Amino acid sequence: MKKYKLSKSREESTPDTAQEREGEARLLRKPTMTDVARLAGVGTMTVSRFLSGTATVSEKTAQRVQTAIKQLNYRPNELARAFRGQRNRSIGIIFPYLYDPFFADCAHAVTVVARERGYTVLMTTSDEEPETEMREIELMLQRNVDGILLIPTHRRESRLTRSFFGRTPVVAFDRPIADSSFDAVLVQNTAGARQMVLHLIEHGHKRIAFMGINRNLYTIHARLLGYRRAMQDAGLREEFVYECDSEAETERIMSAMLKHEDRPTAIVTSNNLATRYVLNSISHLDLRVPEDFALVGFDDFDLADMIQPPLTVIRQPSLEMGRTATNLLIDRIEQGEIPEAGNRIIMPVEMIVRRSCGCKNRKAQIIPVS
Amino acid sequence: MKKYKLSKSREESTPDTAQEREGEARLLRKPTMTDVARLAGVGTMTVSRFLSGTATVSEKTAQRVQTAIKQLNYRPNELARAFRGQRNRSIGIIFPYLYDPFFADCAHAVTVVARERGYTVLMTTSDEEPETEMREIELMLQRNVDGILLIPTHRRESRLTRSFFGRTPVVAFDRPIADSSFDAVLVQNTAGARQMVLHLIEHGHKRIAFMGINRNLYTIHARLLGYRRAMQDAGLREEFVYECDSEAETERIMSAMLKHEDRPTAIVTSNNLATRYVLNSISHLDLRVPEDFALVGFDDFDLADMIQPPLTVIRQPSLEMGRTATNLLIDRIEQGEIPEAGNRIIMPVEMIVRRSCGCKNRKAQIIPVS
DNA sequence: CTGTTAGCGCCTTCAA
DNA sequence: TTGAAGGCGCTAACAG
Repeated sequence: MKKYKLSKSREESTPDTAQEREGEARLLRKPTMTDVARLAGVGTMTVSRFLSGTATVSEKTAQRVQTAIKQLNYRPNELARAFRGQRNRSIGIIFPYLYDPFFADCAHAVTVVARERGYTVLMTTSDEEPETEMREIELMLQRNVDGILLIPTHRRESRLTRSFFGRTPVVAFDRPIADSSFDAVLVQNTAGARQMVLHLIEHGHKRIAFMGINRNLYTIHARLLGYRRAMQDAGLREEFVYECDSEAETERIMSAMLKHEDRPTAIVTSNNLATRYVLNSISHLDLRVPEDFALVGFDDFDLADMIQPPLTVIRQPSLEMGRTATNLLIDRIEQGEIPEAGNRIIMPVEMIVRRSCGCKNRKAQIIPVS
Repeated sequence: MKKYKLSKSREESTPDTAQEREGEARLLRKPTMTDVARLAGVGTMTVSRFLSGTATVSEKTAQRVQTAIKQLNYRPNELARAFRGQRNRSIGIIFPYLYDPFFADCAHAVTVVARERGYTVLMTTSDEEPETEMREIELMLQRNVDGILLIPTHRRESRLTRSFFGRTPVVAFDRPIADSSFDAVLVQNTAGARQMVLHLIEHGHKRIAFMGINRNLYTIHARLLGYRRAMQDAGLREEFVYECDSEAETERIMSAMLKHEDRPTAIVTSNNLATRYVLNSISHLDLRVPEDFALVGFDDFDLADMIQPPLTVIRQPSLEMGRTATNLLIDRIEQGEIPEAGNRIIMPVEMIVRRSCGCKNRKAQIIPVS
């Protein structure tokens, strides 16, 4: 019998029969391919080939290997595989936060597609902190993920360059990366925001407020642009543009607005969070929608049709976006070459007209945005 | 100069100066510790020690290593570290789905705590499919995660045993695993549900319906139990227990209920999803709350206070649960021993009394559940 | 304080 | 069809 050197973790005396060895190995540590090979009386390569199917293994040998695997309850060590080869079959994704239903939907879609295509997902959050984001990216690169899906926190983070990522494919999600060599999956932010305003103008509103949050976020900025464009095209003044960074701040802004002589008669919000704040203030200040303010929000959410009045919104195809971005990333990984210039995929949004805008529909109407 | 064997990926001729080597390495492949050591003119162990701080390195040498690292833009290969050592500094977590705000909140908390404690999170979803769940668990074990956080899909999945997981710590989350050797972080499902019913009984309701979903889910089952207990204690009949598996199904159930001679006057829902369905039906059938039906839901959600009337709910501490479970799991990992019997941590819920139950509060009242 | 050796589990390469 | 050797990048253990 061949000599078998014991490492520290295998300090028991070597039993003589395969049976005993099996029992022991099971208790002490995870069985390895070598264990399987020994038990089956073959070389490790035979086991490897059996598992990967890269070469034919004789019926009889296959049988033996199979049995040994079962007996030992052997599972190939993915870590060792990943370590050895280039491909890891894993992708990393960094969300600002997951408690926003939009991102939660995206995250769900990512896990589904990744599973379909045989990839594992390393997921984390940045809390919109550039430093956290950078650290998490570094960590993922150090873990040799095959690709990264990133919702970049700042509009102009100069450290996010191609050379920083080396040969690791990156797809920007929801917000682009300044360096245009990256792929990006975005939505019609500007067109969507423009549509919200146009709709309110059709209702006869002339003084329309834009409730944003942090303007450094690409999406907010792009939506503000849409608002501006619509207002300008209609010859209206854009005098009511606010940043609602908290519930308290929003309530202050709304109270102030109310006292304004020529106060706005309609509000558009820049995203779920802003919508949340505004709805909250509306409730606290006992305002009626759409009588006191007409309201249109960017981002649909689960119960938007259940609040009173049902909220008119711009809907982003969150699941679809997650799917598209993940597929794009994995395509890039598998085709193996980094493109000179990234693709920019702009996904369509649609307006769901309910009643907060002043419409009287009993049922929601869906209007595509162009 | 020492000979240096080139693998396939390093097919260029070896340049002679460190400078040249550096430029080349940067382009062709990730620099390794050996590269750093060579450039700094030291052994790999010195670099390793410098990085980990396990032993003192002379000022001068440290300086040289530091410079080399910078020059090569070297990043330690976490995969190799994980592969070599036992610790991987990663945990796996499997959610049924992420689009439920409850799970999304939990997921967020998990990523935050994991980051704080220096762990990477592999996250995936099972869509409540036991087979998918098993496959994903296997995958995580094969990737040698240090621990697993699991929201088990079925109440009695017999394959989830200690021996299946080997020495990998597992914490069951939101729902326990049948095998009681696992730790579990749960909430007061039964007490919470009981409280919902008690409150409605205080409002004078006698015929109260329970709207569940799939009864194989532990949480739904436990909440049904609470409902039963409260009804029985009050001497009431539990004749209206339903499974609302879809919007359509729920609407059918609700219509039927309406026609019932002694129809229920109040409804409790078993979770976010059921609440969603019921609210939907209420809207479609043009019912008023609480006049036609009083309503209390299990699970708070972001805009529960914004719908009309504001919804009275049982709130689960989702972020807190995610934090607790992650900390518990990492504690287990770091203490290194698998307990004989798992801890069962039951987190408190509270009732947030708004107006759908029939109360007239202007502001929400929070009532602890015991 | 620093370097050498060896090996983690797997698979590529080469040889039989 | 099968096996042996070697190395991926890192660090524990043991020298110097």
